[in-house]
Amino acid sequence: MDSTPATPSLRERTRRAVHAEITDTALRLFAEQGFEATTVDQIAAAAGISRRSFFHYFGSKEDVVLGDLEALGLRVRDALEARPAAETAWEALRAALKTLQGPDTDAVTELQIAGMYADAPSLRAKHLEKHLRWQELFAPEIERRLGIVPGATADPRARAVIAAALACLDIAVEAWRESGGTADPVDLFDAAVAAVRA
Amino acid sequence: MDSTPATPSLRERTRRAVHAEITDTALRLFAEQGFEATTVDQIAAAAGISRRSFFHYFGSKEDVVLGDLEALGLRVRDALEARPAAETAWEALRAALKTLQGPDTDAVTELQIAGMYADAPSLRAKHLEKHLRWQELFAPEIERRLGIVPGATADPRARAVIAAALACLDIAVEAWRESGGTADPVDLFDAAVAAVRA
DNA sequence: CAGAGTATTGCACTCGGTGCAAGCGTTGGC
DNA sequence: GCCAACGCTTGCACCGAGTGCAATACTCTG
Repeated sequence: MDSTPATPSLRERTRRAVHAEITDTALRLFAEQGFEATTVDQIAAAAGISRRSFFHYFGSKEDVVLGDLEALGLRVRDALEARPAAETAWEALRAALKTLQGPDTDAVTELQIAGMYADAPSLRAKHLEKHLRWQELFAPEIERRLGIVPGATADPRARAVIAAALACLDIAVEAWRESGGTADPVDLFDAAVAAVRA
Repeated sequence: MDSTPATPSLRERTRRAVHAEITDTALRLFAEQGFEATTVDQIAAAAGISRRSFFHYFGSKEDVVLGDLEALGLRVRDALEARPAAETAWEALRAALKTLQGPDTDAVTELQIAGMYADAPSLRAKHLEKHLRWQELFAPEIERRLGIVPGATADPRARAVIAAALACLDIAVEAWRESGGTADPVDLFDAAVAAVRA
């Protein structure tokens, strides 16, 4: 995460610290009382900041859980573009999405977060919204791999492949959660994709 | 729509009338000012009811646009179950989803509604939420067609196929909207599916 | 050290949505 | 035809998320 080499200035450091403090506090409260039952005021109070400041760090309550999906999307896109040109769209997507399962992901926390999705519609909603953004983000690269000329009329094909892959991802994660974290997410993903393409 | 044979009682008739009045008024305002810029108070005032009554007819502002997706989902599920047992999951889904394009759908209104999705995240979000409900709704029938024993562990396959099909549907509709309503939605859907399964 | 820039905060406000209770009309039983 | 039960409408008060604004306090740059 910290690709900043030298001193990132006091401001930046405190900013990161506060950001982390809010995240930790909020996730703890969410785990204790549930996402919806926890108010922003509670989080702010528990984190020792004002309600207004909370909204300076996060655009919404959901964003605390979702993290920076925008940045994550960019990383996946980069991974996608770095895949060999010979790979098919599906192969490249599979490999790129696997980078999400990095070493920085803590299984217990992930399981907790996945659990929140189950009973917080607004959370799922924002998550799905972000996936729509990813669709646009990945589309150029997928169009390349599908051999589609980019300038043409609105072509549903690239978006469809990406949407299907992301749906498989979400479903794999959900099934992983239902298994209590025992099943292998990659296996589940592959099973989902195989069923779709059978 | 009106499968009610006899007089559906005065209450029921007025209720339907008010419901329709709200819907018409709201859609007009949405078309004029945009979805987000229109407040519930405006709709209620324009429809001649109180703000509180609005929320007796619709659970949320979004519901006015989304209509009764729950009922629609049930219809699609019935269509799905009515398909020949010999059809594959994809064939059955394609046929069942085609029933959505019934004679009661007005192209101009549909185009307007599709347009609202473009600049109203909350609308898209609720729409996607409903599709998650559809996933569960269709899952048993799709599991049957995939030859999956229902009692087993959480199997991602059926959900994946359904999610992929719904994604293709949404993308086809979106592409249809971008074409200004000229392209054929079914062709777009088929193209999307073909790309996913290629 | 002075000034430019940024972070924090409180305040007031908007908007969506809900619970409650009172009032009124409809409906059905007698 | 009357009365009671029910349902619908409405106003009111309330909550929680999110935003704009302006004052204050802090950090950084020259």
